[in-house]
Amino acid sequence: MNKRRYNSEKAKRDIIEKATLIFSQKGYNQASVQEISKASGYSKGHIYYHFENKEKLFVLLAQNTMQDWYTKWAVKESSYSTATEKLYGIGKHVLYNYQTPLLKGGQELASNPASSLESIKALHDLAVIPMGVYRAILQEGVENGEFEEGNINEWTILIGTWLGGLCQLTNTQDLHSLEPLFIQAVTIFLASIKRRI
Amino acid sequence: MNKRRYNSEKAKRDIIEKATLIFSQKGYNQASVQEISKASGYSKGHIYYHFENKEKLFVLLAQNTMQDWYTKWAVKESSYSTATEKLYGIGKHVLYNYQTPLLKGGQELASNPASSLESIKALHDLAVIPMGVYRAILQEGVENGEFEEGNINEWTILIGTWLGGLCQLTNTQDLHSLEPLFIQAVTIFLASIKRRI
DNA sequence: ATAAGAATTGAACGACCGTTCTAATTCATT
DNA sequence: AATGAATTAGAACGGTCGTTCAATTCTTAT
Repeated sequence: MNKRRYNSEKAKRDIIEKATLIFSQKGYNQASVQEISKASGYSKGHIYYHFENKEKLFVLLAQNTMQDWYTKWAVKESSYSTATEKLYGIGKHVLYNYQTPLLKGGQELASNPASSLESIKALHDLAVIPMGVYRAILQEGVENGEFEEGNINEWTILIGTWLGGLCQLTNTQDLHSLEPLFIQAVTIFLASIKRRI
Repeated sequence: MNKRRYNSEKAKRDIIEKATLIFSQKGYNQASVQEISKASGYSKGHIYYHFENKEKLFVLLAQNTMQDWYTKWAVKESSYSTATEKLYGIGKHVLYNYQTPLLKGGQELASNPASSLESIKALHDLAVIPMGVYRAILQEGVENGEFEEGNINEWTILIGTWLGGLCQLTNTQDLHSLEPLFIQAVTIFLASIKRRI
């Protein structure tokens, strides 16, 4: 039924795959449609057959990437039983799955006045997702008595910026060697919010 | 003593001033020579009379900015007597004087294959300067017994990435409101390295 | 007053950008 | 085999970019 020989879905997937790679490596401005075309093996014109423009393409990829990050975490999260374990878990998850460079591209796009407000809003909504995850963990820890009462908003920002800052190192160092640093950061942070017994 | 007959120094200063501003706001790629020309009131051609090209101009500004940051810190540092005070001091100094967006421009330039290796090296040398400052403070604290013995390299990276991550917030929030966060970060970090008595 | 040279302009260049358009090709249906 | 829609390529467009360069104005020394 309805078998297609040339199925443009494969083309679309190829383009998405290569575009994700290139945007990740070069950010938004520095990645050109031409390059994506060349890498994917389809003409520039064909990219515009599948996607309205470069901006929308990028936003879609960013959404896919963050969605992937989030669902992977949701799966992993259920394997941890305490908020403390979850905080270590999210640290590792961020290290190995966060696409820092893609987010960098999002900042480029957002800081360009020519970008559509719609795209900027979409990207902002994405950037906020990890913070929501951190907050939920901290909340849980406070509620079940693992962590002391405190300013959860502030804690969220503090752990979020720390993990975000550490992620910058992924540009220059291999992921595995960074794991002790992420663990150490979580340990230090935990020491200051853990309930004293 | 070869007194300047007539000086284009003012023009050069104007260009430097406006270029610093624009690079800070837009990063490297998104800032155009045209815009710098317009903002400074001098023609595009004249910018090339003073500077070899956009890349060299940017590197010069980054160097000036970091130099300024460093000397300002050197002055401030002498007013603190303990390593603990210095760590709080550097936190505030970073918050109010670190030009995060300019450094962002440096990353853009460095990740562009067309950039000269010379420029990339120069920018790397700059990016390393704050780390040297953090390290010196931690070293001092260990030597005079304020901080316990520990892995200073790791500590340096941890506090560096944390302050760096927090600096990202300067894009969207006003500096003063961020001060408690910086203080809190330093407090948490200190708690884990302070000598237990 | 004039010549020399520094400062400055503005037009022009080639390259690349994102995007559009047209035409060719391929496929499913008749 | 013919038709028509879906898919793909490739050329072309207008715009901006960084850069160059010849021409011009200004400043100073003679």
